[in-house]
Amino acid sequence: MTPTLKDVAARAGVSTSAVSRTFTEGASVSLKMREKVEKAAAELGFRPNILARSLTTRRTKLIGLVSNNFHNPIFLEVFDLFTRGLQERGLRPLLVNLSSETDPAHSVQMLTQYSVDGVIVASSTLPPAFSKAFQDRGIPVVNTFGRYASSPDVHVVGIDNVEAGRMAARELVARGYGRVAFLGGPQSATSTQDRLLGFCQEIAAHPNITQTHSFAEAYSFEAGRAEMLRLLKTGHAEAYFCGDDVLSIGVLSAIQDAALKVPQDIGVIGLNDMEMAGWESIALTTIRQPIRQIVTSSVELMVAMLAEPDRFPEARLFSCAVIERKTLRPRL
Amino acid sequence: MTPTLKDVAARAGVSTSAVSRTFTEGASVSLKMREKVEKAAAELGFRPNILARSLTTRRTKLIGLVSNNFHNPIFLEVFDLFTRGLQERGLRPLLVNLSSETDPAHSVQMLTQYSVDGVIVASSTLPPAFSKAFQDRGIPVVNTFGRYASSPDVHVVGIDNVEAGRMAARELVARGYGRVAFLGGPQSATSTQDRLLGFCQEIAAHPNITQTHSFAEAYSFEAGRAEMLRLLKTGHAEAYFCGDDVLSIGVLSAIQDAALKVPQDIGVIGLNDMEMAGWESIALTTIRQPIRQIVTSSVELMVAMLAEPDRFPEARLFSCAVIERKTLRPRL
DNA sequence: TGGTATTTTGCATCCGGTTGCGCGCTGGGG
DNA sequence: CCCCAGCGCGCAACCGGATGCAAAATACCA
Repeated sequence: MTPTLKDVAARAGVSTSAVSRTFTEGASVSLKMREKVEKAAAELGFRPNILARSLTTRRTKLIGLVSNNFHNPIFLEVFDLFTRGLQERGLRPLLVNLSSETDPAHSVQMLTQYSVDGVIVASSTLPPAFSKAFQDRGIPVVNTFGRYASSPDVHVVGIDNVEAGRMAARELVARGYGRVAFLGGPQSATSTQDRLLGFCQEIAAHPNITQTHSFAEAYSFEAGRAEMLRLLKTGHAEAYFCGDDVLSIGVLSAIQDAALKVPQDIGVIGLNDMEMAGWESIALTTIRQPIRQIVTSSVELMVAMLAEPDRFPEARLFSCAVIERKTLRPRL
Repeated sequence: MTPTLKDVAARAGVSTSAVSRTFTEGASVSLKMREKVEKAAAELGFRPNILARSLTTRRTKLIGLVSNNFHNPIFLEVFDLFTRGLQERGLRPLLVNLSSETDPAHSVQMLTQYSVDGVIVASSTLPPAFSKAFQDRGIPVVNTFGRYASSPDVHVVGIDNVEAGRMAARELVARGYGRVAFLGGPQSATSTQDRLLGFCQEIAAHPNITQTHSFAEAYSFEAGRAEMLRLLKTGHAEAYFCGDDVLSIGVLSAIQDAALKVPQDIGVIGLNDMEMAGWESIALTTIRQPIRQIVTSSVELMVAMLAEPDRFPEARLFSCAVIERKTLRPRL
C-alpha cells in the first residue's frame, strides 16, 4: 500500500541504507545520492514509518497526556495549549482519560506498551504515586498542576497552592469579612489540601475572623452548586474562597437561586481566571493561575528531559495574582 | 530495560513463537504451554510491544482524533466522550489540534506515518476535502459533525443542520417575532451554511417576517460578543438564532452591555445545549444537539469500519429538540 | 601521479514481534 | 498394532527501518 524504504531504494537503484540515511538527520550522504533518493521518494510519496523506526531508535515522539479532568472548561484551554506546544516540537499527544478507567495502573502499562517517550500528568487530583509509577518504569514524567513538596522525585510544574490559599485569605481580610469559608474541590486533591492549608494559616493570624470549610465532590459546576445549596440551608459565611472558578460559578448559581445578591449578601473569590470568569454575566473576582506559562513550561521541561533523562527533579512554580471583578465587596 | 519476547522465551525454556502465540488471541497453544509462558511473563512483567507487533499485524489501535475547535466548551465534553468511548474499545486517541497547524495536509502525512488505524475528524469547520484525504490514503475516516450531503464518499455522523435551521426559524415564528436574524459561526463552516439555509427556507414561507444574517469569526464567546456589539450599533433584530451556544452567550453578554433585556428587548436561541446553557445565570433557550449519541455512534462506526474497511459510506443523523429556558418570549 | 586520509556506500544484523510451513506427537478407529 | 488426522511446537523468514563495520570511492597533499 504505502511505499517503503525498499520501494524507494529499488526505484532509485541504491541500497536501503542509503535511503534510510537520507531520512536520518546527521547521517553521511553525498549530495548526489540525496538528490537521487529524494526524487524517488517524492515520486512515490514515501515517508518513513515512525513506528518501525522507533524499534531501533527507541524514540516514538509519542507523549502520554494523562488527565482525569474533563468537566472543567479550563482544561479545554489546557489541552489546547498542550497539543499545540507538543506539536510545535514534533511530539504527539496520546490522550488518556482517567475518569472512567478504574485502574490507573492499567494506563501505566498501556503507555509503556506504546513506548511513549514521556508522560505528562495534568491533574492535581491524581495521587503523586501515579506519576511516580512512570518514573519507576524509566519514563520521564512531568506532573503539571501537581504538588511540589511531597514528591521530590517527580518533576512538577504549577503554582504554590499554599501561597494561593494565603493570597485568597488576605484578600478577604482586606475587605473586612468577618466570617469566611473555604469551599474546596475534592478533598483528596493535593491542590485542595494545600489551598485550604494556606487559607487557614492566614486566617489564623486574625483572631477576630472565623473560618469554616467544606468540599465539593469534584471540580465542576454541578458539584459547586450542590455544595453551596447545602450550605445555604444550614447558614452561610459572609465570603467564600472557592477552590476553582467553575466551582465558584456553581456557587454563584446557588446563591442566585436563594435570591441573595453578590457581593452585597455574600462574597465569592475563585481561582484560575478561566476565560468565562471575565464574561459580563459572571464577572468573577478570582486569583489568576498563569495557565499558559505553566503548560508551556511543562512542555519545555519535557523536551529537556527527553534530551537528558537523568535530569535532576525540579519544581517550577509560578506566581498568581488577584483579578478584581464584581463578586467581592470593595477593599476597606 | 523492559523485558521482551526473547527474555520470556528463555526463562520459560520455549521458543519465541510459543510466547508470541500465548499473547495472540485465537492462536493454537496447549494449556500446559500457556501456563508455563504466563508464569514466566508474569515474573518478568512482560507485555508485548504494540508498536513492534503492529509491523506485522498492521494494526496499531491508534485512532487520530483531529479537531480545530479548542475554544468551545462543548468540545471538552466531546473529547471526554471520545476518549472514553475509544478507550473502552481498546483504541487509543492520538490527538491532533489543527488550530495552529497551518497545513492540514501535513497532519495527514503525520497520521499515516504513525500508521493510525483510523481517523475521526471532529469538526464542521474543516473542509470535507480534508476528511477525504484520509480516505484516499486508505485510512477509515469518520467525519463527526460533518455535512452529509456533499460528500457521499466519507462517513458522517451528526445532525441535519438544514433541519436544525428550520427548527430554529419555526420556533421564532411561533413566538411571533417579526424581524429575525441568523448570527452564524464562520461562514466557511458547513454547519453554518446549512443552518442558515434551513433558517432562510423556513422564514421565506412567512412573507410578513423579515430576515437578516451575519457571521461571527469563530465558534467562540468573544467572536459572538464582538459581532453582536457591532450589530447593536447599526440597529438590531427582535430575535437571533445563533449558530452555537457559546456564540449565544457572547451575544447575551453584548446585549447586557447595551443595557437591553432578554427576552423583553431581544430574543436569543442557541444550538447545542451545552452544560452551561442550563446554568441559572444564563438559562439559554436552545436547540439540543445529542452530543453523546453522536460521539458514541461515531466510535461505533469507526469500530465497524476497522472490521470491515470497504463498508459503504453512511450518514448517521440524529434529530434535535428545542429546550425552552428564558431567552425567548413565550409562544403565542 | 602515487599514496594516504576521509567520505560514502552496501552488506548484514538487529529492533520486538508475528506467522507460514513442516515435523513430531497424540489419539481414535479399524 | 497400524494408519491417518489433527493439534502443538519450533524454525526461519518477514514487517519497515537503523546502524556498525568494512569495502569502495573520493579528496587531499606532496
